[in-house]
Amino acid sequence: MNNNIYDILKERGFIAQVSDEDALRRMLGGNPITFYVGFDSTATSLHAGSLVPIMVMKHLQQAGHRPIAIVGGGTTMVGDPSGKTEMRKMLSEEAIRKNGQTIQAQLDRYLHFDGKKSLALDNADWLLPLNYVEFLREIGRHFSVNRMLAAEAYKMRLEKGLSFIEFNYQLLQSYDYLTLFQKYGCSLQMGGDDQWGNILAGTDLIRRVEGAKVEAMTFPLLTTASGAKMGKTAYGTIWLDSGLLKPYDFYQYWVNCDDLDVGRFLKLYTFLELAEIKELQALKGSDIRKAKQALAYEATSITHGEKAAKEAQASASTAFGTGEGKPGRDLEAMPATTISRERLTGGINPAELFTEVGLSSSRGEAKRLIKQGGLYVNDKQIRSLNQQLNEADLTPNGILLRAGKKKYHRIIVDL
RNA sequence: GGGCAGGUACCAAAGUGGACAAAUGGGGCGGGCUGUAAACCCGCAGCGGUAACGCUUCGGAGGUUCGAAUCCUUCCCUGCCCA
Repeated sequence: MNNNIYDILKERGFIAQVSDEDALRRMLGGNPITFYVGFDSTATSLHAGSLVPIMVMKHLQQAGHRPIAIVGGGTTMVGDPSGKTEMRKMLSEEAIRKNGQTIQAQLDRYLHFDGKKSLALDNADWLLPLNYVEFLREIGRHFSVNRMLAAEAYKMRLEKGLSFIEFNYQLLQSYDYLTLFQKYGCSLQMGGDDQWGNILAGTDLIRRVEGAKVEAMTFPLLTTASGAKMGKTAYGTIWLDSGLLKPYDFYQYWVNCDDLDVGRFLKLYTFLELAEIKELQALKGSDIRKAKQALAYEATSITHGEKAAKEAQASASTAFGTGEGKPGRDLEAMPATTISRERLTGGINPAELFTEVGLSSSRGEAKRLIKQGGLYVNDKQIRSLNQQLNEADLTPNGILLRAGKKKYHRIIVDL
């Protein structure tokens, strides 16, 4: 009974709300359908938070359905107020366009757009040319302000203030769905659970305008067991772009996840069979690491490819493996800075150097870290504030700086 | 357009002439413990300085004062109520 992709998604924890469960299951179990997910163009790159929609899209694609990924070149111009406490900063048209292009390129790695069986579109294409009055007459009249105001998503904003531009977001997103329905026969829209209202508004609009019934589905908004948003950590955002975040660090993100999250994450972020996941989940105590490594490997492989995943795994096991001591972390993956030999000969204040390479944000902070024993040179703790770095600290690999337990930077000395 | 209440650090929120580089909570960071986890314990907290101390911060710009986050003027922004 579990051949239906809908059941699989459900079992893996991808589904928060659906418009009509039976209808959707029937649809997904039948002939190929076209579905879509919208991505905002607010950031320069996608991050781990977008992985859930991506995974769902891949699942459905593998089941034979046709994905459309919409980049929100038009909607981002307006800004979605749903669930937000404040109005978003206005981005320039130029920035939005660029973000959109990058994001499409990133999505392509997962979905392989070919313009036929898999589409990437930008809603700027149909949203920007709209004529205001015409739009109001044809689309606006279908929306009830009363109903919109009553929506949970706007509640917060009704207390803090909601500008008219944002209030229109829902109309635009609904219009997207309508357009895709008309042009591509798209009959399912998905998105984060905060999008529920917007998505339903779209299905309503299609019913009113076209008299057709289409479906809606949302994903749960995930947080880690400790309550943090997916994809944000102390070390920064977990970008999906290897230029912004090394595959090694991406791998580390998953290995470092909370014990309580492993099972859930395996189901969401890997394609491993549920049976296999069950086994991994059964691990206890420090064996849980194995489950985390499997998670990290699979997730990295999906995003950065098998080769990168293997490399990351290898580096990680050298760095943290069973062996004692501190052999080579991945020197290649480590950020590095080159300094001149003369400078080193003259002696360098460590606080200065750590700050310069970004391991601390100011000299004051660096000094504080030294006092607390949090800075290391070649894995030896810096003990005193007046300790200087010089040629004696130079190793064949340069000089290895470390702040805290996991943040490294390598200094290469120019000859 | 009118009335009222506000704008303080990453967020929330105290402070209403000197003891304020600014309470508290969350978050963050370092150390310890550990399994590259969680929980827990200890510590840190603008920038420069080993320190004494100096410099720059409380929406913006001016002003009063020996002294302003705190008082005055003005501008900008936000919320609530009325139109």
